[in-house]
Amino acid sequence: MDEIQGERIRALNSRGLQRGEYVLYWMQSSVRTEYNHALEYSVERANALDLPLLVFFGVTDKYPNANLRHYRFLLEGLEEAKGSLEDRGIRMIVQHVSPEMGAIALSGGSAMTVVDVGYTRELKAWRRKVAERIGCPLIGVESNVVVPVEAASIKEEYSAATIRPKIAKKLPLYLVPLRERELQNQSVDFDARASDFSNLGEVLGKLEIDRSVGRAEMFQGGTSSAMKRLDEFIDGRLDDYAEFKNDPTKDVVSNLSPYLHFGHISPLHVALEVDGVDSPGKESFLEELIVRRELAINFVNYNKDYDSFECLPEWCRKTLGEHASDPREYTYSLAEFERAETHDPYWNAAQAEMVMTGKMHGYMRMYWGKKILEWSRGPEEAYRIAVRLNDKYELDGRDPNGYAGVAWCFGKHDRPWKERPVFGKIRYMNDRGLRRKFDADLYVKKVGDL
DNA sequence: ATCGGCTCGCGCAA
DNA sequence: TGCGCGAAGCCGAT
Repeated sequence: MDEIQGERIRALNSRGLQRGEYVLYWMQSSVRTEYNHALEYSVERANALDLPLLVFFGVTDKYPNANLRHYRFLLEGLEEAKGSLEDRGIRMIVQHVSPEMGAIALSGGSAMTVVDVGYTRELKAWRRKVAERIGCPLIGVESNVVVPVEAASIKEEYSAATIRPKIAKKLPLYLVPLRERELQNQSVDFDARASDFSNLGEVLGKLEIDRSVGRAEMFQGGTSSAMKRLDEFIDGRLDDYAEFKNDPTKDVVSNLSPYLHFGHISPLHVALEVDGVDSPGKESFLEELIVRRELAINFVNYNKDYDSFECLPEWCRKTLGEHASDPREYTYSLAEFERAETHDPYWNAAQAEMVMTGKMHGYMRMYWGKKILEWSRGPEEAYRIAVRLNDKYELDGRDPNGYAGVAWCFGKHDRPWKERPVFGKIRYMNDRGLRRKFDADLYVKKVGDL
């Protein structure tokens, strides 16, 4: 049985195979050697053509909203991926170049080019450009979802309830292990002007990036860190996950989202590991990892306005519009929010947690977004502020999960509730809810101790 | 502490 | 066409 399901693979142009020196794998979204369908597919094709494989990653310093925090994490993962590819006899080059331009240049020597698939507009635009410009086939492979996006649904889904049965139906087909293929021809003879990755600090120093957001000390990028976290999560915290996942004073969440965002770990690999144990938290975690995460990806894939107010369903925009001029008890600017200068110690703690650690607890993300809606001058401005702060400070920012998370705070994937000022029919949350569910003051103290 | 109402639209049953 | 039901809730009534 071929474990790389056909629905994961798509030709992105209609060029024929070329007489090339190698097969090129343009790595972009799946920076790992384990459980990487694009890599294994590339190895299969290289073996079938009796060609060596060349893996390429382009590091651009122009990626929107990315800063030192994100680049450091990215590069830590890249360094590890490069090493583990070499252990498999696969040559990887990393260049300081705009990824699509680097892929176009290297495709000049390739028989065919393979790329792993991401869903945000920057990644789609790069793929489109490469597909048009190169003379050989460009093949996209989906490895960062359990169920390929269009296999799950061919349209934007309305809610978790509508996508859940569709994913459940397809799951047996895709929740299966991926075998590692051995590359036959390891004689790649390519004199690349590749960046030297022996010194990560030096590479970071060369990039012209925003350095105002510092390293997230708690998170070290790379597959081995991700796997270590996964093991610790399954052994120590999964049992309590269902009961305490919404309690930010407890340490029960997996903290894998930065690794999933940068492709340092495969969601399929995580799902299989968790599925293989007997734990009361299993079902709840798989719901988050697969149904919620892939609902978010469905949203970004099918809704071109995924990072702005315009993405919201009609009833949300209408009700928020009707309350746009309601008096606000408090209003803050982007800068005030950013500096955590609101009157609310819980909100400030959540913001501080994100700025300091690079990852806000999932439950607080809801409260955080709801309050930005409540305390901004209007819903469109609130939307921009929430997306901006999320993208800038979260290690898992600039990701479908983040965009869907912000959208949910404004009513997306949710239902209407009793109408009230400012929110209209959008679900409301307040600080009493936090105190009802957990020791909110302990959370403030915990963040203060960081 | 617990319960019902709030309110829209999807999708299935009929 | 009717009807059940839905990511994380709130609020007032009992």
